[in-house]
Amino acid sequence: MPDALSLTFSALADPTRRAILARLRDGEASVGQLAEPFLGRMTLPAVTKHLKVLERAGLVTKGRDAQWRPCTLNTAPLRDVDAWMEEYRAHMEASLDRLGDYLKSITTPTRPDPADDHRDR
Amino acid sequence: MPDALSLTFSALADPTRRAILARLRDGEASVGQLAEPFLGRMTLPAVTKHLKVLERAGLVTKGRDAQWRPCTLNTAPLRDVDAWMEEYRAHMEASLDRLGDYLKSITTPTRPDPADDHRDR
DNA sequence: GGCATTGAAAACCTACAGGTTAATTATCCA
DNA sequence: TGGATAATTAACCTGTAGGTTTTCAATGCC
Repeated sequence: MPDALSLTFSALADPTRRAILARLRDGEASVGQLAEPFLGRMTLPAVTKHLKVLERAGLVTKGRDAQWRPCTLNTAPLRDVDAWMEEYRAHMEASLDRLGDYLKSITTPTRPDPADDHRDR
Repeated sequence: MPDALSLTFSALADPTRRAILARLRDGEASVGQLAEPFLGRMTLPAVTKHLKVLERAGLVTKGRDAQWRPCTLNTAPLRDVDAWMEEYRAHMEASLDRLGDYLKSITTPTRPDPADDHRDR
């Protein structure tokens, strides 16, 4: 049994699930409605499984209305993520100056830059 | 090949890896130093693998100093996480009120509700 | 050169994630 | 009562995650 935070991160580590969460920001939706954008890529049971992962992580709550299961977003686990991130905020800002280097390193195809000499000491 | 954000979330979805990141906030450390707290629970190659996951997600950078690989924390991917979280911040705050209501609802016992009889604790 | 140390790589195992198809349950409606 | 609709469950497949043990490579030191 993994801890809650691992469960949350792992639930967020999938673009389909993040898209489902994004959709739920606009209000509750049934499983079918949530599945609709993905039905070209995957089947309904697959979406049901994704929803179960989100549910187990506490990010989604499934209600019932006749044969429909209206799903709602639950942001409580995201607050835990936020709290975890807080511990890294200072470090993030401290290394903001190196963000430029990072972006350059993944966008420009390794242009030999003499100004980079101080790195890699 | 998953997208960068999924890679990051999935790297964070493990307590060992998060502990490694936490350790790296205090400054760079060799693989052996990073592994030391876990060697009762797992072997060195396991930690090496965890480090590779963190490296692939861009959260850790491995340098070289003789036979040591000094690892440093890289928070750039955490900024992406932060940006993603931003989209949910409004919703988080909005649901803070409902959290209060919820807490009240479970602390102040309301009238026994007959509709709850079907629940099996 | 020979050896200890640091770490990575290879080969392997088990469990689980994410997908499928097909069957099942629950509900509404005519 | 019987069908259509919504969603879950079951059974199965494949790939990968996370661990192990064993072997290999690079480096510093006598």
